[in-house]
Amino acid sequence: MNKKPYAGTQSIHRAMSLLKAFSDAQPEWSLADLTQSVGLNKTTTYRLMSALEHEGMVTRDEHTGAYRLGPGAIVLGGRALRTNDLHVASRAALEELAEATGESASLEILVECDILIVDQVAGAHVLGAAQDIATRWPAHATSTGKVLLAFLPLVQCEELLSFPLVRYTEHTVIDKDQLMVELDQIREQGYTIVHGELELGFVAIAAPVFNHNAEVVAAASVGGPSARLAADQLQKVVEEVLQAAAKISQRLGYVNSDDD
Amino acid sequence: MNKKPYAGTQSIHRAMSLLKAFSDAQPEWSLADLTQSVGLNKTTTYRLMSALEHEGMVTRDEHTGAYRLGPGAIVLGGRALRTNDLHVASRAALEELAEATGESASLEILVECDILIVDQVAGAHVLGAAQDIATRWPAHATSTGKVLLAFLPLVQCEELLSFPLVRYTEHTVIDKDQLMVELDQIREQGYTIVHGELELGFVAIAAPVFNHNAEVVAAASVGGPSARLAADQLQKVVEEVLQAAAKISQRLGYVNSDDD
DNA sequence: TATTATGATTTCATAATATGAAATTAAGTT
DNA sequence: AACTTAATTTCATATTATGAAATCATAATA
Repeated sequence: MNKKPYAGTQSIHRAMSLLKAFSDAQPEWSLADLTQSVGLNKTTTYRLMSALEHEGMVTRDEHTGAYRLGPGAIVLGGRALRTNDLHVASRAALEELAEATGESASLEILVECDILIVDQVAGAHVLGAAQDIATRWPAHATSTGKVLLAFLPLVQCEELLSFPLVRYTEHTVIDKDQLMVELDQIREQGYTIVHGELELGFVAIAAPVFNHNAEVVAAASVGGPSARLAADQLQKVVEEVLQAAAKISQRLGYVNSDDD
Repeated sequence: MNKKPYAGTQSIHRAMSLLKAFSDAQPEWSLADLTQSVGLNKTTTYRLMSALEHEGMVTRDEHTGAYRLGPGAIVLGGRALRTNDLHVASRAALEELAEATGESASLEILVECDILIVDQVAGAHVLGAAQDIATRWPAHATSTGKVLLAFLPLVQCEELLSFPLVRYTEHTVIDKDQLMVELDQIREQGYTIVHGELELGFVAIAAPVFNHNAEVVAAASVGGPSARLAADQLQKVVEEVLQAAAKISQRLGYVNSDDD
Protein backbone atom coordinates (compact mmCIF):
# COMPACT_ATOMS: atom_id res chain seq x y z
CA MET A 1 0.00 0.00 0.00
CA ASN A 2 2.44 2.64 1.12
CA LYS A 3 4.93 2.22 -1.65
CA LYS A 4 5.92 5.84 -2.05
CA PRO A 5 6.28 7.39 1.37
CA TYR A 6 7.65 10.61 -0.12
CA ALA A 7 7.11 12.62 -3.24
CA GLY A 8 10.01 14.79 -4.25
CA THR A 9 13.16 15.35 -2.31
CA GLN A 10 13.44 13.50 0.97
CA SER A 11 15.39 16.09 2.92
CA ILE A 12 12.70 18.67 2.21
CA HIS A 13 10.12 16.44 3.83
CA ARG A 14 12.41 15.96 6.76
CA ALA A 15 13.05 19.68 7.09
CA MET A 16 9.34 20.40 6.93
CA SER A 17 8.55 17.87 9.60
CA LEU A 18 11.12 19.64 11.73
CA LEU A 19 9.44 22.99 11.14
CA LYS A 20 6.05 21.49 11.90
CA ALA A 21 7.28 20.33 15.29
CA PHE A 22 7.14 23.95 16.43
CA SER A 23 3.65 24.43 17.81
CA ASP A 24 1.97 27.06 19.92
CA ALA A 25 2.18 24.61 22.79
CA GLN A 26 5.84 23.83 22.25
CA PRO A 27 7.45 26.75 20.42
CA GLU A 28 10.98 26.00 21.51
CA TRP A 29 13.08 22.86 21.10
CA SER A 30 16.51 21.73 22.07
CA LEU A 31 18.37 19.80 19.41
CA ALA A 32 18.19 16.60 21.43
CA ASP A 33 14.44 16.80 22.07
CA LEU A 34 13.68 17.80 18.51
CA THR A 35 15.76 14.90 17.21
CA GLN A 36 13.88 12.52 19.45
CA SER A 37 10.51 13.98 18.56
CA VAL A 38 10.85 13.66 14.79
CA GLY A 39 12.82 10.43 14.93
CA LEU A 40 15.78 11.50 12.84
CA ASN A 41 19.46 11.06 13.49
CA LYS A 42 20.97 13.80 15.62
CA THR A 43 23.53 14.84 13.03
CA THR A 44 20.91 14.95 10.29
CA THR A 45 18.63 17.05 12.42
CA TYR A 46 21.53 19.33 13.24
CA ARG A 47 22.42 19.89 9.62
CA LEU A 48 18.87 20.41 8.45
CA MET A 49 18.33 22.88 11.27
CA SER A 50 21.59 24.66 10.43
CA ALA A 51 20.40 25.16 6.88
CA LEU A 52 17.03 26.43 8.10
CA GLU A 53 18.80 28.72 10.53
CA HIS A 54 20.97 30.21 7.79
CA GLU A 55 17.82 30.88 5.84
CA GLY A 56 16.21 32.65 8.78
CA MET A 57 13.44 30.08 9.11
CA VAL A 58 14.54 29.32 12.65
CA THR A 59 16.61 31.18 15.22
CA ARG A 60 18.44 29.99 18.25
CA ASP A 61 18.50 31.30 21.74
CA GLU A 62 22.01 32.63 21.94
CA HIS A 63 22.38 31.36 25.44
CA THR A 64 20.67 27.98 25.56
CA GLY A 65 20.98 27.20 21.85
CA ALA A 66 17.29 26.30 21.74
CA TYR A 67 15.55 26.58 18.38
CA ARG A 68 12.51 28.74 17.61
CA LEU A 69 10.74 29.72 14.43
CA GLY A 70 12.43 32.77 12.96
CA PRO A 71 11.56 35.93 11.04
CA GLY A 72 12.01 34.15 7.72
CA ALA A 73 8.94 32.10 8.54
CA ILE A 74 7.01 35.27 9.37
CA VAL A 75 8.02 36.88 6.10
CA LEU A 76 7.07 33.83 4.07
CA GLY A 77 3.75 33.47 5.84
CA GLY A 78 2.96 37.13 5.31
CA ARG A 79 3.59 36.80 1.62
CA ALA A 80 1.55 33.63 1.42
CA LEU A 81 -1.32 35.41 3.12
CA ARG A 82 -1.21 38.58 1.06
CA THR A 83 -1.03 36.75 -2.24
CA ASN A 84 -3.66 34.20 -1.30
CA ASP A 85 -6.52 34.22 -3.80
CA LEU A 86 -9.15 33.85 -1.13
CA HIS A 87 -7.65 36.55 1.01
CA VAL A 88 -7.69 38.97 -1.89
CA ALA A 89 -11.17 37.99 -3.06
CA SER A 90 -12.72 38.17 0.37
CA ARG A 91 -11.43 41.44 1.83
CA ALA A 92 -14.19 43.74 0.55
CA ALA A 93 -16.98 41.30 1.32
CA LEU A 94 -15.71 40.76 4.87
CA GLU A 95 -15.49 44.47 5.50
CA GLU A 96 -19.08 44.90 4.40
CA LEU A 97 -20.12 41.98 6.53
CA ALA A 98 -18.42 43.34 9.64
CA GLU A 99 -19.91 46.74 8.94
CA ALA A 100 -23.41 45.40 8.44
CA THR A 101 -23.43 43.17 11.50
CA GLY A 102 -21.15 45.09 13.82
CA GLU A 103 -19.44 41.81 14.69
CA SER A 104 -16.16 40.20 13.63
CA ALA A 105 -16.25 38.65 10.17
CA SER A 106 -13.76 36.07 9.00
CA LEU A 107 -12.87 33.75 6.19
CA GLU A 108 -11.52 30.34 7.07
CA ILE A 109 -10.21 27.33 5.21
CA LEU A 110 -9.61 23.72 6.12
CA VAL A 111 -6.04 22.59 6.82
CA GLU A 112 -5.97 18.96 7.80
CA CYS A 113 -8.74 18.70 10.39
CA ASP A 114 -8.45 22.24 11.65
CA ILE A 115 -9.74 25.48 10.25
CA LEU A 116 -7.30 28.26 9.50
CA ILE A 117 -8.31 31.91 9.68
CA VAL A 118 -7.23 33.44 6.38
CA ASP A 119 -8.75 36.85 6.81
CA GLN A 120 -10.65 38.68 9.48
CA VAL A 121 -12.21 42.07 9.97
CA ALA A 122 -13.04 43.23 13.48
CA GLY A 123 -16.58 44.43 14.10
CA ALA A 124 -17.45 47.81 15.58
CA HIS A 125 -18.01 46.25 18.98
CA VAL A 126 -14.68 44.53 19.23
CA LEU A 127 -12.54 47.51 18.37
CA GLY A 128 -8.91 46.63 18.09
CA ALA A 129 -9.18 43.00 19.12
CA ALA A 130 -9.14 40.09 16.72
CA GLN A 131 -5.57 39.63 15.68
CA ASP A 132 -6.29 36.03 14.90
CA ILE A 133 -5.29 35.65 11.28
CA ALA A 134 -3.26 32.49 10.72
CA THR A 135 -4.74 30.91 13.85
CA ARG A 136 -6.10 27.37 13.79
CA TRP A 137 -9.09 25.82 15.53
CA PRO A 138 -10.55 22.32 15.46
CA ALA A 139 -13.03 21.92 12.61
CA HIS A 140 -15.65 19.89 14.49
CA ALA A 141 -16.20 22.57 17.14
CA THR A 142 -16.48 25.61 14.88
CA SER A 143 -19.22 26.93 12.62
CA THR A 144 -16.86 27.29 9.69
CA GLY A 145 -15.35 23.87 10.23
CA LYS A 146 -18.75 22.23 10.19
CA VAL A 147 -19.74 24.04 7.03
CA LEU A 148 -16.51 23.01 5.35
CA LEU A 149 -16.94 19.40 6.42
CA ALA A 150 -20.57 19.38 5.35
CA PHE A 151 -19.84 20.39 1.79
CA LEU A 152 -16.76 18.24 1.36
CA PRO A 153 -17.03 14.97 -0.58
CA LEU A 154 -18.17 12.33 1.92
CA VAL A 155 -14.98 10.28 1.64
CA GLN A 156 -12.78 13.20 2.53
CA CYS A 157 -15.07 14.24 5.34
CA GLU A 158 -15.01 10.78 6.91
CA GLU A 159 -11.25 10.62 6.55
CA LEU A 160 -10.91 13.86 8.47
CA LEU A 161 -13.25 12.62 11.17
CA SER A 162 -11.41 9.34 11.63
CA PHE A 163 -9.72 10.68 14.74
CA PRO A 164 -11.36 11.04 18.15
CA LEU A 165 -13.11 14.37 18.56
CA VAL A 166 -12.01 16.56 21.43
CA ARG A 167 -14.57 18.11 23.78
CA TYR A 168 -14.18 21.84 24.43
CA THR A 169 -17.44 22.73 26.17
CA GLU A 170 -20.58 20.93 27.24
CA HIS A 171 -22.02 21.72 23.80
CA THR A 172 -19.21 20.29 21.71
CA VAL A 173 -20.44 17.44 19.54
CA ILE A 174 -18.01 14.58 19.94
CA ASP A 175 -20.21 11.77 18.69
CA LYS A 176 -19.50 11.10 15.03
CA ASP A 177 -22.95 9.85 14.13
CA GLN A 178 -24.57 12.89 15.64
CA LEU A 179 -22.10 15.10 13.82
CA MET A 180 -22.88 13.44 10.49
CA VAL A 181 -26.58 14.11 11.02
CA GLU A 182 -25.81 17.75 11.72
CA LEU A 183 -23.68 17.97 8.60
CA ASP A 184 -26.62 16.65 6.57
CA GLN A 185 -28.79 19.41 7.96
CA ILE A 186 -26.15 22.01 7.20
CA ARG A 187 -25.92 20.77 3.62
CA GLU A 188 -29.70 21.12 3.39
CA GLN A 189 -30.03 24.64 4.74
CA GLY A 190 -26.76 26.00 3.35
CA TYR A 191 -25.42 27.52 6.55
CA THR A 192 -25.01 26.81 10.24
CA ILE A 193 -25.34 28.53 13.58
CA VAL A 194 -23.11 27.27 16.37
CA HIS A 195 -23.68 28.10 20.03
CA GLY A 196 -20.74 27.73 22.36
CA GLU A 197 -19.24 24.51 21.05
CA LEU A 198 -15.71 25.84 21.21
CA GLU A 199 -16.22 28.53 23.81
CA LEU A 200 -19.27 29.12 25.99
CA GLY A 201 -21.16 32.32 25.34
CA PHE A 202 -19.88 32.62 21.77
CA VAL A 203 -22.17 32.33 18.77
CA ALA A 204 -21.04 32.00 15.18
CA ILE A 205 -22.83 31.82 11.85
CA ALA A 206 -21.04 30.36 8.84
CA ALA A 207 -21.76 29.77 5.16
CA PRO A 208 -19.75 27.98 2.47
CA VAL A 209 -17.66 29.60 -0.24
CA PHE A 210 -17.31 27.70 -3.53
CA ASN A 211 -14.78 27.95 -6.33
CA HIS A 212 -15.28 27.85 -10.09
CA ASN A 213 -15.45 24.10 -9.82
CA ALA A 214 -18.28 24.14 -7.27
CA GLU A 215 -15.96 22.77 -4.58
CA VAL A 216 -16.02 24.26 -1.05
CA VAL A 217 -12.81 26.15 -0.54
CA ALA A 218 -13.64 28.27 2.48
CA ALA A 219 -16.32 29.38 4.88
CA ALA A 220 -17.32 32.93 5.71
CA SER A 221 -18.52 33.63 9.20
CA VAL A 222 -19.62 36.18 11.73
CA GLY A 223 -19.23 35.62 15.42
CA GLY A 224 -19.80 37.39 18.68
CA PRO A 225 -21.04 37.01 22.24
CA SER A 226 -24.47 35.40 22.50
CA ALA A 227 -25.65 38.42 24.46
CA ARG A 228 -25.37 40.56 21.34
CA LEU A 229 -26.37 37.95 18.79
CA ALA A 230 -29.82 37.27 20.18
CA ALA A 231 -32.18 34.77 18.59
CA ASP A 232 -34.49 37.38 17.08
CA GLN A 233 -31.61 39.08 15.24
CA LEU A 234 -30.02 35.93 13.97
CA GLN A 235 -32.03 35.55 10.79
CA LYS A 236 -30.85 38.94 9.57
CA VAL A 237 -27.25 38.03 10.28
CA VAL A 238 -27.63 34.70 8.49
CA GLU A 239 -28.79 36.57 5.41
CA GLU A 240 -25.75 38.83 5.55
CA VAL A 241 -23.37 35.92 5.91
CA LEU A 242 -24.99 34.04 3.04
CA GLN A 243 -24.77 37.10 0.86
CA ALA A 244 -21.10 37.69 1.69
CA ALA A 245 -20.24 34.06 1.04
CA ALA A 246 -22.08 34.19 -2.28
CA LYS A 247 -20.23 37.33 -3.24
CA ILE A 248 -16.85 35.74 -2.56
CA SER A 249 -17.86 32.56 -4.39
CA GLN A 250 -18.84 34.63 -7.35
CA ARG A 251 -15.49 36.37 -7.35
CA LEU A 252 -13.84 32.95 -7.44
CA GLY A 253 -15.76 32.08 -10.57
CA TYR A 254 -18.53 30.03 -9.00
CA VAL A 255 -21.80 29.96 -10.89
CA ASN A 256 -24.79 28.69 -8.99
CA SER A 257 -26.29 25.84 -10.96
CA ASP A 258 -29.08 24.59 -8.71
CA ASP A 259 -31.31 24.62 -11.74
CA ASP A 260 -29.95 21.72 -13.74
CA MET B 1 36.99 33.98 1.00
CA ASN B 2 33.80 32.17 0.06
CA LYS B 3 34.96 28.69 0.90
CA LYS B 4 31.69 27.42 2.36
CA PRO B 5 28.81 28.63 0.25
CA TYR B 6 26.33 26.58 2.28
CA ALA B 7 25.93 25.62 5.89
CA GLY B 8 23.91 22.49 6.44
CA THR B 9 22.01 20.57 3.85
CA GLN B 10 22.24 21.89 0.31
CA SER B 11 18.77 20.96 -0.87
CA ILE B 12 17.26 22.93 2.00
CA HIS B 13 19.03 26.05 0.80
CA ARG B 14 17.81 25.37 -2.69
CA ALA B 15 14.25 24.82 -1.52
CA MET B 16 14.35 28.03 0.49
CA SER B 17 15.64 30.04 -2.44
CA LEU B 18 12.68 28.65 -4.37
CA LEU B 19 10.25 29.77 -1.68
CA LYS B 20 11.89 33.18 -1.54
CA ALA B 21 11.29 33.66 -5.24
CA PHE B 22 7.61 34.19 -4.44
CA SER B 23 7.23 37.91 -3.84
CA ASP B 24 4.32 40.28 -3.62
CA ALA B 25 5.27 41.47 -7.08
CA GLN B 26 5.51 37.98 -8.52
CA PRO B 27 3.38 35.64 -6.44
CA GLU B 28 2.95 33.01 -9.12
CA TRP B 29 5.55 31.06 -11.08
CA SER B 30 5.52 28.48 -13.81
CA LEU B 31 8.02 25.68 -13.36
CA ALA B 32 10.05 26.87 -16.33
CA ASP B 33 10.29 30.48 -15.18
CA LEU B 34 11.03 29.51 -11.62
CA THR B 35 13.79 27.17 -12.78
CA GLN B 36 15.31 29.94 -14.83
CA SER B 37 14.98 32.49 -12.07
CA VAL B 38 16.77 30.48 -9.39
CA GLY B 39 19.25 28.91 -11.78
CA LEU B 40 18.63 25.28 -10.90
CA ASN B 41 18.08 22.32 -13.15
CA LYS B 42 14.49 21.85 -14.22
CA THR B 43 14.19 18.36 -12.77
CA THR B 44 15.70 19.45 -9.47
CA THR B 45 13.34 22.37 -9.24
CA TYR B 46 10.44 20.10 -10.04
CA ARG B 47 11.30 17.64 -7.32
CA LEU B 48 11.97 20.25 -4.69
CA MET B 49 8.70 21.93 -5.55
CA SER B 50 6.87 18.59 -5.45
CA ALA B 51 8.11 18.01 -1.93
CA LEU B 52 7.08 21.52 -0.90
CA GLU B 53 3.72 20.98 -2.50
CA HIS B 54 3.14 17.76 -0.57
CA GLU B 55 3.93 19.66 2.58
CA GLY B 56 1.42 22.37 1.73
CA MET B 57 4.06 25.07 1.48
CA VAL B 58 3.06 25.73 -2.11
CA THR B 59 -0.04 24.98 -4.15
CA ARG B 60 -0.58 24.77 -7.83
CA ASP B 61 -3.24 26.24 -10.00
CA GLU B 62 -5.15 23.16 -11.02
CA HIS B 63 -5.53 24.44 -14.53
CA THR B 64 -2.27 26.13 -15.43
CA GLY B 65 -0.06 24.23 -12.97
CA ALA B 66 1.44 27.50 -11.78
CA TYR B 67 2.92 27.52 -8.29
CA ARG B 68 1.86 29.79 -5.43
CA LEU B 69 2.65 29.89 -1.74
CA GLY B 70 0.23 27.63 0.10
CA PRO B 71 -1.62 27.43 3.40
CA GLY B 72 1.28 25.57 5.01
CA ALA B 73 3.31 28.74 4.72
CA ILE B 74 0.49 30.72 6.32
CA VAL B 75 0.24 28.28 9.20
CA LEU B 76 3.98 28.30 9.80
CA GLY B 77 4.16 32.07 9.64
CA GLY B 78 1.28 32.41 12.04
CA ARG B 79 3.00 30.19 14.53
CA ALA B 80 6.27 32.01 14.09
CA LEU B 81 4.49 35.28 14.76
CA ARG B 82 2.53 34.15 17.78
CA THR B 83 5.48 32.54 19.46
CA ASN B 84 7.83 35.40 18.67
CA ASP B 85 9.34 36.82 21.86
CA LEU B 86 9.03 40.37 20.67
CA HIS B 87 5.47 39.93 19.57
CA VAL B 88 4.52 38.57 22.97
CA ALA B 89 6.50 41.17 24.89
CA SER B 90 5.20 44.11 22.92
CA ARG B 91 1.45 43.53 22.69
CA ALA B 92 0.41 45.32 25.88
CA ALA B 93 2.78 48.25 25.33
CA LEU B 94 1.57 48.72 21.75
CA GLU B 95 -2.04 48.70 22.83
CA GLU B 96 -1.33 51.40 25.38
CA LEU B 97 0.59 53.37 22.81
CA ALA B 98 -2.21 53.22 20.26
CA GLU B 99 -4.69 54.14 22.96
CA ALA B 100 -2.66 57.08 24.21
CA THR B 101 -1.92 58.55 20.79
CA GLY B 102 -5.00 57.50 18.87
CA GLU B 103 -2.73 56.46 16.01
CA SER B 104 -1.44 53.12 14.76
CA ALA B 105 1.38 51.68 16.84
CA SER B 106 3.72 49.00 15.58
CA LEU B 107 6.80 47.01 16.41
CA GLU B 108 9.24 46.30 13.63
CA ILE B 109 12.46 44.36 13.20
CA LEU B 110 15.20 44.34 10.60
CA VAL B 111 15.29 41.51 8.07
CA GLU B 112 18.13 42.00 5.62
CA CYS B 113 17.80 45.66 4.65
CA ASP B 114 14.05 45.87 5.10
CA ILE B 115 11.98 46.29 8.19
CA LEU B 116 9.34 43.70 9.01
CA ILE B 117 6.19 44.58 10.93
CA VAL B 118 5.98 42.07 13.76
CA ASP B 119 3.02 43.54 15.57
CA GLN B 120 0.64 46.38 15.06
CA VAL B 121 -2.33 47.90 16.85
CA ALA B 122 -4.67 50.18 14.95
CA GLY B 123 -5.35 53.58 16.46
CA ALA B 124 -8.82 54.92 17.17
CA HIS B 125 -8.73 56.97 13.99
CA VAL B 126 -7.90 54.15 11.67
CA LEU B 127 -10.60 51.79 12.84
CA GLY B 128 -10.35 48.44 11.15
CA ALA B 129 -7.51 49.28 8.80
CA ALA B 130 -3.92 48.28 9.36
CA GLN B 131 -3.70 44.63 8.48
CA ASP B 132 -0.03 45.03 7.78
CA ILE B 133 1.62 42.51 10.06
CA ALA B 134 4.30 40.55 8.24
CA THR B 135 4.72 43.32 5.69
CA ARG B 136 8.16 44.60 4.72
CA TRP B 137 9.38 48.10 3.90
CA PRO B 138 12.81 49.47 3.00
CA ALA B 139 14.78 50.40 6.12
CA HIS B 140 16.29 53.63 4.81
CA ALA B 141 12.93 55.24 4.14
CA THR B 142 11.18 54.38 7.40
CA SER B 143 11.41 55.76 10.92
CA THR B 144 11.86 52.30 12.40
CA GLY B 145 14.43 51.31 9.83
CA LYS B 146 16.52 54.38 10.55
CA VAL B 147 16.38 53.77 14.28
CA LEU B 148 17.40 50.15 13.79
CA LEU B 149 20.27 51.13 11.52
CA ALA B 150 21.38 53.88 13.88
CA PHE B 151 21.80 51.59 16.85
CA LEU B 152 23.35 48.71 14.94
CA PRO B 153 27.12 48.17 15.13
CA LEU B 154 28.68 50.39 12.45
CA VAL B 155 30.05 47.48 10.42
CA GLN B 156 26.66 45.84 10.09
CA CYS B 157 25.01 49.14 9.30
CA GLU B 158 27.44 49.88 6.50
CA GLU B 159 27.07 46.39 5.13
CA LEU B 160 23.32 46.85 4.90
CA LEU B 161 23.74 50.19 3.18
CA SER B 162 26.17 48.85 0.60
CA PHE B 163 23.39 48.70 -1.97
CA PRO B 164 21.98 51.71 -3.83
CA LEU B 165 19.13 53.37 -1.94
CA VAL B 166 15.80 53.63 -3.69
CA ARG B 167 13.93 56.92 -3.81
CA TYR B 168 10.26 56.76 -2.82
CA THR B 169 9.33 60.42 -2.43
CA GLU B 170 11.07 63.75 -2.79
CA HIS B 171 12.02 63.45 0.90
CA THR B 172 13.64 60.04 0.75
CA VAL B 173 17.31 60.25 1.72
CA ILE B 174 19.27 58.33 -0.88
CA ASP B 175 22.70 59.82 -0.22
CA LYS B 176 24.66 57.55 2.09
CA ASP B 177 26.78 60.26 3.69
CA GLN B 178 23.72 62.29 4.52
CA LEU B 179 22.03 59.20 5.90
CA MET B 180 25.01 58.43 8.12
CA VAL B 181 24.86 61.95 9.54
CA GLU B 182 21.18 61.48 10.29
CA LEU B 183 21.87 58.15 11.96
CA ASP B 184 24.40 59.88 14.21
CA GLN B 185 21.75 62.37 15.26
CA ILE B 186 19.26 59.61 15.92
CA ARG B 187 21.79 57.82 18.11
CA GLU B 188 22.25 61.09 20.01
CA GLN B 189 18.62 61.88 20.65
CA GLY B 190 17.39 58.30 20.99
CA TYR B 191 14.47 58.49 18.55
CA THR B 192 13.51 59.82 15.14
CA ILE B 193 10.69 61.59 13.41
CA VAL B 194 10.27 60.92 9.71
CA HIS B 195 8.14 63.05 7.41
CA GLY B 196 6.98 61.49 4.19
CA GLU B 197 10.13 59.66 3.16
CA LEU B 198 8.24 56.54 2.18
CA GLU B 199 4.87 58.11 1.51
CA LEU B 200 4.00 61.78 1.31
CA GLY B 201 1.74 63.08 4.06
CA PHE B 202 2.69 60.33 6.46
CA VAL B 203 4.60 61.02 9.67
CA ALA B 204 6.15 58.39 11.90
CA ILE B 205 7.99 58.48 15.22
CA ALA B 206 10.21 55.58 16.18
CA ALA B 207 12.37 54.57 19.15
CA PRO B 208 14.70 51.61 19.63
CA VAL B 209 14.00 48.46 21.65
CA PHE B 210 16.99 46.73 23.24
CA ASN B 211 17.44 43.19 24.53
CA HIS B 212 19.17 41.93 27.66
CA ASN B 213 22.44 42.32 25.84
CA ALA B 214 21.87 45.98 25.04
CA GLU B 215 21.58 45.20 21.33
CA VAL B 216 18.82 46.79 19.21
CA VAL B 217 16.34 44.11 18.30
CA ALA B 218 13.35 46.16 17.22
CA ALA B 219 11.87 49.61 16.93
CA ALA B 220 8.52 50.76 18.27
CA SER B 221 6.68 53.41 16.32
CA VAL B 222 3.56 55.45 15.91
CA GLY B 223 2.50 56.79 12.57
CA GLY B 224 -0.33 58.72 11.00
CA PRO B 225 -1.23 61.46 8.55
CA SER B 226 0.74 64.66 9.05
CA ALA B 227 -2.56 66.52 9.33
CA ARG B 228 -3.25 64.79 12.65
CA LEU B 229 0.32 64.61 13.91
CA ALA B 230 0.98 68.32 13.97
CA ALA B 231 4.29 69.76 15.10
CA ASP B 232 2.98 71.06 18.41
CA GLN B 233 1.70 67.65 19.43
CA LEU B 234 4.75 65.73 18.36
CA GLN B 235 6.73 66.08 21.55
CA LYS B 236 3.99 64.40 23.56
CA VAL B 237 3.86 61.54 21.07
CA VAL B 238 7.65 61.19 21.16
CA GLU B 239 7.44 60.75 24.93
CA GLU B 240 4.81 58.05 24.55
CA VAL B 241 6.84 56.17 21.97
CA LEU B 242 10.00 56.35 24.07
CA GLN B 243 8.10 55.09 27.07
CA ALA B 244 6.57 52.19 25.15
CA ALA B 245 9.94 51.23 23.68
CA ALA B 246 11.51 51.36 27.13
CA LYS B 247 8.76 49.17 28.54
CA ILE B 248 9.30 46.53 25.86
CA SER B 249 13.08 46.68 26.31
CA GLN B 250 12.62 46.16 30.00
CA ARG B 251 10.46 43.13 29.37
CA LEU B 252 13.24 41.72 27.22
CA GLY B 253 15.67 42.03 30.12
CA TYR B 254 17.36 45.27 29.13
CA VAL B 255 18.78 47.30 31.97
CA ASN B 256 19.63 50.88 31.17
CA SER B 257 23.25 51.45 32.12
CA ASP B 258 23.95 55.00 30.99
CA ASP B 259 25.53 55.65 34.34
CA ASP B 260 28.74 53.65 34.09
C1' DT C 1 -9.21 17.92 -37.26
C1' DA C 2 -4.25 17.36 -37.80
C1' DT C 3 0.14 19.47 -36.63
C1' DT C 4 3.29 21.81 -34.06
C1' DA C 5 5.18 23.95 -30.10
C1' DT C 6 5.46 24.47 -25.26
C1' DG C 7 5.88 23.02 -20.84
C1' DA C 8 5.32 19.42 -17.29
C1' DT C 9 6.54 14.69 -15.79
C1' DT C 10 9.18 10.40 -15.73
C1' DT C 11 13.16 7.49 -16.48
C1' DC C 12 17.58 6.07 -15.47
C1' DA C 13 22.56 5.97 -14.87
C1' DT C 14 25.88 8.53 -12.12
C1' DA C 15 28.32 10.52 -8.57
C1' DA C 16 27.68 14.09 -5.65
C1' DT C 17 25.81 14.83 -1.44
C1' DA C 18 23.26 13.58 2.67
C1' DT C 19 23.92 10.55 6.09
C1' DG C 20 24.99 8.39 10.87
C1' DA C 21 28.44 6.40 14.18
C1' DA C 22 31.81 7.91 16.77
C1' DA C 23 34.98 11.47 18.42
C1' DT C 24 35.51 16.09 19.95
C1' DT C 25 34.40 20.26 22.03
C1' DA C 26 31.82 23.32 24.95
C1' DA C 27 29.06 24.49 28.73
C1' DG C 28 26.78 23.80 32.87
C1' DT C 29 26.55 21.17 37.51
C1' DT C 30 28.01 18.97 41.56
C1' DA D 1 38.42 20.26 39.64
C1' DA D 2 35.76 16.28 38.02
C1' DC D 3 31.67 14.98 36.03
C1' DT D 4 27.38 15.42 33.08
C1' DT D 5 24.96 16.77 29.47
C1' DA D 6 24.31 18.56 25.02
C1' DA D 7 26.08 20.63 20.80
C1' DT D 8 29.44 20.35 16.98
C1' DT D 9 32.74 18.22 13.86
C1' DT D 10 34.95 14.44 11.48
C1' DC D 11 35.03 11.00 8.17
C1' DA D 12 33.98 6.84 5.51
C1' DT D 13 29.94 5.08 3.13
C1' DA D 14 26.13 4.35 0.13
C1' DT D 15 21.92 6.36 -0.01
C1' DT D 16 19.80 9.80 -2.29
C1' DA D 17 19.71 13.95 -5.05
C1' DT D 18 20.84 15.01 -9.38
C1' DG D 19 20.58 16.29 -14.59
C1' DA D 20 20.34 14.79 -19.52
C1' DA D 21 17.32 12.94 -22.29
C1' DA D 22 12.88 10.77 -23.30
C1' DT D 23 8.05 10.84 -22.71
C1' DC D 24 3.78 12.64 -21.93
C1' DA D 25 0.20 16.21 -21.73
C1' DT D 26 -1.74 20.37 -23.13
C1' DA D 27 -2.41 24.49 -25.70
C1' DA D 28 -1.80 26.98 -29.89
C1' DT D 29 -1.69 27.02 -34.72
C1' DA D 30 -2.65 25.75 -39.25
